[in-house]
Amino acid sequence: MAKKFYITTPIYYVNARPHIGHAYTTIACDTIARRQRMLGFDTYFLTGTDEHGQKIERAALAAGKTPQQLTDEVSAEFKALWDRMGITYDDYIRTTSDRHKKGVQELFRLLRDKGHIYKGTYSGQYCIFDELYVDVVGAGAPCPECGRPTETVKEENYFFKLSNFADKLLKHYEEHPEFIYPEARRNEVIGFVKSGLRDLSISRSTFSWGIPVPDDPKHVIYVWLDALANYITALGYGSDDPKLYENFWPADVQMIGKEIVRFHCVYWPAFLMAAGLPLPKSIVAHGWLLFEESKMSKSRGNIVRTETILDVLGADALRYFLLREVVFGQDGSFSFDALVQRYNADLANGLGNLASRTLTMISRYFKGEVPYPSQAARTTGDDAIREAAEKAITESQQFFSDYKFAAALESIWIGLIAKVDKYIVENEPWALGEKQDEESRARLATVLYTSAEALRIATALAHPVMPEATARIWTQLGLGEIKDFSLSTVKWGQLKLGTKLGEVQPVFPRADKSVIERMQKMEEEQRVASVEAEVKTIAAEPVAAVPVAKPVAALPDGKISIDDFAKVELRVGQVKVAERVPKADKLLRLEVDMGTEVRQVLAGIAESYEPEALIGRKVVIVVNLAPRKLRGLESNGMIVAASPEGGKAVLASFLEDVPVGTRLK
RNA sequence: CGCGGGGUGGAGCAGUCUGGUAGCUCGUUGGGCUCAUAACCCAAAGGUCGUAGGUUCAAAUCCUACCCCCGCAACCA
Repeated sequence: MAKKFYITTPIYYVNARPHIGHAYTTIACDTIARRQRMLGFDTYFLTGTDEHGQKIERAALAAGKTPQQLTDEVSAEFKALWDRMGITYDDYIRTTSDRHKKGVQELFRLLRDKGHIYKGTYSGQYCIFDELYVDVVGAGAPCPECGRPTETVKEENYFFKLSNFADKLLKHYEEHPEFIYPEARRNEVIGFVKSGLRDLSISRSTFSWGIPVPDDPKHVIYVWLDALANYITALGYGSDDPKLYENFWPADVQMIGKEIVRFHCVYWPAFLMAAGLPLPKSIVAHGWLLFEESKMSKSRGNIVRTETILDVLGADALRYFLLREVVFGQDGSFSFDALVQRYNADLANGLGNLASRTLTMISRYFKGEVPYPSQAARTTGDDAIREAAEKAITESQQFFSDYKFAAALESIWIGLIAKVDKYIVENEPWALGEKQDEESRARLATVLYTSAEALRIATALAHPVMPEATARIWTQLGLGEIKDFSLSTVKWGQLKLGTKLGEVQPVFPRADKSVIERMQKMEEEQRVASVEAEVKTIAAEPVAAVPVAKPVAALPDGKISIDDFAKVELRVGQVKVAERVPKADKLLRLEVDMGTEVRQVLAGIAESYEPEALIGRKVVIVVNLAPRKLRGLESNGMIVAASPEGGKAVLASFLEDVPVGTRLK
């Protein structure tokens, strides 16, 4: 029976459209999956989408759709992207599918029957964005995770006895150091568990977009319990046909981003332990992809779409770049400049050029048939290439196994490809080609065979990372379908005498500077085009979280009506008192005379203005903003200021004198 | 004492766990070659490994203190 291998991506939450961060995770998994297949493992690769929860329910409402419509659309976008990129997933699970719902309910029943679930009452603050109960006090208090205002809820819930599992989890981490990778994340998790675990609320009754709790349908199952279960429900856990589950569970690798480590390394194994099911063998967390040094986020508008890169340079270029450039596990940075530079240096000038020069010479000097190396004409230089190839095989395989993609690729490129380039220059096959004597012909045959064989090995080793381009080189080498090639038996000397080359064509055409500009322009256009979609997403968040300065926008082109504007009451006020708020870097407490009253307003401008400089100054205040507590003090209104990105805030003011209380319109 | 990441030639980074000639890519300068996608090869310049102490025969690496930068949160209504 073939050795089996099961790998999963996280299932992507459909509140965001797919971007390069999702692609990064998926590419890493696809590379691992392809490599395992090439090594002869019976491999199963799962991805999918996570579609339940209040956030989705609200986003759908705001967009005038049913939740199912919204999730159908976004899930299809993810799937289409993976298909376009040639991701070799074996299954695509959606948490709104019947097979998943059944499995989750089955798991819930099992946990309940085994006594790990009890009913309790929760009252306190809830963060919709994070779908989490949070430990803060007061209506609208900001969420400790994300800073968005929380909502006060009181509900009867089902609780999971997570507190019973702390010791078992710690024991598991201890006995299975490979359970969490990399080590920094493992330490983090151990620290978290050691600090104590509280029981986890695993149902909600305040909204309905979720999987009903068995026998108590007014509750829906907590999204994380729902989502995590996908890894087994996709295999048929809890269904009539659990064959895949029996074959593939436990997973060998569950790849995640570092932001969801806690869910996968604490809650998930605890659920499984409680259910008496085996735990995954390893949870592998990668870092974040930053865009030109700053975190990608919707509000910064710097999310990079994958499609642009696919259109211009192709999926393989992106795959290579991400795996070569980013140290796996750490945060990495993406930029179009770096992408193109890598592409040119390593792919066009490196692998592509090596293929081109080697194959061209074989075509020219040996009529397109691989010549056989002559033992008599062999030199230590030839042997050195063979040794380099053998070393590249062992090294890169080891690095790939350890998730050290960058090091693995480096060992192929620097350890082998660069050496072959050097070898070719040293041996001057073009000069040998001029001569017709037997010795020169034998030497030429040896040099070209050695180069072609090294190229073949580099190509095979790189195949999991760049499936498409390497397949083309393979064909040009006259070797047929690369996917039939077994990586576990790769070794020097498998290239056969007389192999007839395919047509030689550039695999990685050089990219010039205009390529960067083209990609940037495409992104810019996309940003403009997506304003509408973004507006909907913003509107879906709790209203209080939307700064009034940013219009809540309703009209399709992103503009608001005069009526919308009239809702905002702006008036001139005069600062009477200004002082720093203790222990706050940014916050000033102001008392502002509005003419009819004096209000307390808090403003985040302490880094821009000294309090003394503000006294007596006339400012613009948003009068009818809902009050909000900041740092324990109530803020009644908002001060209007220009806030350049990264710069200091500048208060709105008037050149002429204006009476206090005057309305702006 | 909020949490985390980082400070290594001009740029970007590896190396730090497991001390022992400071490495890679890009860039710069000079040279070579012409098979190849203006590519490839060679050589050179360029680093007190954030600072100060300590441990050691030996420190980028271990220990202590400090400085600086970047996220995130507290506080941007």
